[in-house]
Amino acid sequence: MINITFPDGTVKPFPSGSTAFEIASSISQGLARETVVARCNDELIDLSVPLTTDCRLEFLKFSDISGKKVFWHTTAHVCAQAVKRLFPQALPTIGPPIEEGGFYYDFADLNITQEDLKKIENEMKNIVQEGLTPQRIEYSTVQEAREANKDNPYKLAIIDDYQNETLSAYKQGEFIDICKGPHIPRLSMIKAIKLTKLAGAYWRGDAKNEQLTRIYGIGFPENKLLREYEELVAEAARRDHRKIAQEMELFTVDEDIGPGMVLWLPKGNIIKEELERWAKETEQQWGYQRVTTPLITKEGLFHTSEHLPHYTESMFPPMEFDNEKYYIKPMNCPFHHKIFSSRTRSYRELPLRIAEYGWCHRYEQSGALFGLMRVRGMQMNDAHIYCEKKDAVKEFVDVIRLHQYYYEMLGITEYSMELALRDPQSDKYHGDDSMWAEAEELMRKAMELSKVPYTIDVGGAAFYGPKIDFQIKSVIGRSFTASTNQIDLFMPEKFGLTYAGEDGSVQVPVCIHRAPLGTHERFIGFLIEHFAGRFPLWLAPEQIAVLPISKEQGNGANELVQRLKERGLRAVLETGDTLNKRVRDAQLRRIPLMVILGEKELSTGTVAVRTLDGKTTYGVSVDNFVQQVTLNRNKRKLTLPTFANIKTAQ
RNA sequence: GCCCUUUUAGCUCAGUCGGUAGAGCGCUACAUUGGUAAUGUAGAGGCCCCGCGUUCAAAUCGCGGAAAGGGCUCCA
Repeated sequence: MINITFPDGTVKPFPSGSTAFEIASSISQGLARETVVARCNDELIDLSVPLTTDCRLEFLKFSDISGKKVFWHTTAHVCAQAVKRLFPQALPTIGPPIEEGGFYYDFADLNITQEDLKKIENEMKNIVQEGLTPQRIEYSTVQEAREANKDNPYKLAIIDDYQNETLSAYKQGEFIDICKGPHIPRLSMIKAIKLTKLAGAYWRGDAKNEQLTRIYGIGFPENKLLREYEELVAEAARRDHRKIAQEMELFTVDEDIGPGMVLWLPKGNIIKEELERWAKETEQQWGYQRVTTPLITKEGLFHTSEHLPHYTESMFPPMEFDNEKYYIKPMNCPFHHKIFSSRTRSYRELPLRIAEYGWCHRYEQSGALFGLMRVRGMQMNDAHIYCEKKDAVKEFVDVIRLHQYYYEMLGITEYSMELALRDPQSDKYHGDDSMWAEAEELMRKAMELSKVPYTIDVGGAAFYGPKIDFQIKSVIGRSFTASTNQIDLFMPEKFGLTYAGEDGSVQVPVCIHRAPLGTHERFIGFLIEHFAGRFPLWLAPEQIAVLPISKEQGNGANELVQRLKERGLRAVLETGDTLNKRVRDAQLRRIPLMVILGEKELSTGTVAVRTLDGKTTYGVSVDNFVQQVTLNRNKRKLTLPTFANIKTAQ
């Protein structure tokens, strides 16, 4: 007998050699039916594995994250099986589950179109109805595994990677795939299947390798779950910043101007300017000084910074005149360094914080461009802080605090930091080991002090030093790198930046790069999705729509609009159509406040205020309305003012 | 850049077998002054993404290009 400990702490004896499935069945038939995989101590195992020693045993359903992954991994095997049936020449490579949900499977020698995807999906549906059960096969020697996969060079490469481990495969019907498992006990558990995308992907993720055909899909144990998933996808599409921006007329791009070049329309420009004004006011209070620098520069500057050659492929090619090459700047840093070195500096004026909403242009790969999120021309909330090394950690913590202030004001609650380090194998970095180690040490210290959770990304560093990215997550779960920050020990040295220390000695400052609001383009793209286009009052391109019910209230409405405009509020008078139509129109334009003026309101000096959620407060006094709205705008509140109803107030 | 997909009116999209175009919204005009998500009637609006080819004839078929969209770390 063996003793099995269950998650609730109970311990029960079972005959040695019992499988997890038998144990689950003995507890409850329902449990056995729903369990997709078991966890024995800390290891995931197939339900069919006989247990011969005491262990902690947990039954995982699809609702568990690990359960989902196993479920989707098995669905990937079904996908490969269907592909092999329909396209026998195709070579399966790898097919893992993915974090965002579902799985992919990469195939070599498979050229298919969107229509074939439907056929494959149908074949998968046939397969799961055949009553197949994945069976584990263990190879006793590498040779045996190689022999079984002798026609598939990709599988052979995988075997070579794992030759020191036990090699196993899973067989379901005629299909065998080398795989460490585990898998779900019965394919019939997969009740709903959807193949979602067809894409290209490089073998082993390396663009130097050949391109494989990747099929993305997802599966569920219930149809209901598939419908919920589809609804989630549809909601994300409705929130897509490109769609909302189109509806709200925020920005456009024009083929004649070029890909990745944004034309900000008047309404989008309002958001841009409001953000910029806010950043200017805030950063002025936090001790920053603003500068303006040119868009182009002689190539020598970028040789000094080593952007040439390290960053060449992200830069637009140079233009030549006066026997000089000039480049469009991809970053503002070298210009700010030149401002630092424009005269001698003393420790007394440090930290020197130089800020600019700088225009940068980067030659992003055409396939990487994505709405406002990845563009070729961008305006960056940039600044460089020059300080003494002893102050670097404190200054960097302040930069993190500034991020937190911005995020809190905008209601961004889900964010984290990612420490990007260099890949020690790669030679694309500037090479001074002690500098890298010191910069990393300083940044880690600041991160620990800030207590913001962080992850580590090896290989993500800038060529001149490690960096910290802020990842922010929108309500629909899409996350983006919003800002990049660094403690830079390299550039000040390269640019010969110095200051006179307290003892009169010549010192090299530390440079902190920071951009809490990232670029206007990406940040506003994010905000559109974050707010679903329903911006807080201060950011809304149109703030108040004034809707007189009939001509009779035309003058009164116009007076109100003028009064609001005098306070710098963006009020628009809407006349002409039926009231229903104008309400609908304002709703679609996502104007946060609608003011309805009828005979009743005019005669009592009140307005009826409708918000985008469809709620109306009647009898709000005009004075109160104007005052509340102005205050809300001035304080850049996240939520709209609430108004007292005169009738209930009296 | 590479793989897959798409491109028809300002927007969303029809367009069958190859016979040079349609709808709704929007826009303009007129009528309508309406109490909280679409008033009615009429009108204007097209290099069917661009180029080359096949054909008596191309939005439609073929080739090339452009732009947009979905993908492209690891995870047998």
